[in-house]
Amino acid sequence: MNGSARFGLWHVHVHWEENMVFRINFMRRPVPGSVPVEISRFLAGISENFGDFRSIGTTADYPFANIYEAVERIEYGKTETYGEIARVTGTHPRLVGLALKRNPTPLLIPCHRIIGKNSIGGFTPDITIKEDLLSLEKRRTKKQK
DNA sequence: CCAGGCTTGGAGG
DNA sequence: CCTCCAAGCCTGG
Repeated sequence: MNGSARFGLWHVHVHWEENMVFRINFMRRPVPGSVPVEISRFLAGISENFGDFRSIGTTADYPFANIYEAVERIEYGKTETYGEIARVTGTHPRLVGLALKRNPTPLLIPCHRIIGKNSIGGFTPDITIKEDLLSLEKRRTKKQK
């Protein structure tokens, strides 16, 4: 299945089958079709998780699966550094950056929660998406308590 | 094969 | 405060 949902100036393209999500991309234009309600609710700041949906990125043989698993464990509204992810996965911060750039499913694998020690770090295709996702989570987390 | 990537910590000025 | 650099390792060219 394919579809897209609006997120600010961007359109989140989702490609999935059953409960397995193969690809999530941020594009400037929409495509026909919608996305799973779990994803649109997350983008709207209504929910904090994706129910039974799984990312292809954390299947055993996928490149960087161990890094993606570590990233997946970061809680909603929290952040971690590239260095810390490198430490727990026994690799190098720079390799973490490489893995995140190749993240097949942003959101499900919350690479936006990884920031640099001295800067926000990067985000492909546009850093403003990362900023918007982080402020969305911060806003909702604050509202919770 | 080889350069370069969403980094980091340390050395040196 | 600043710049410079090595370490780490996977992948596209």
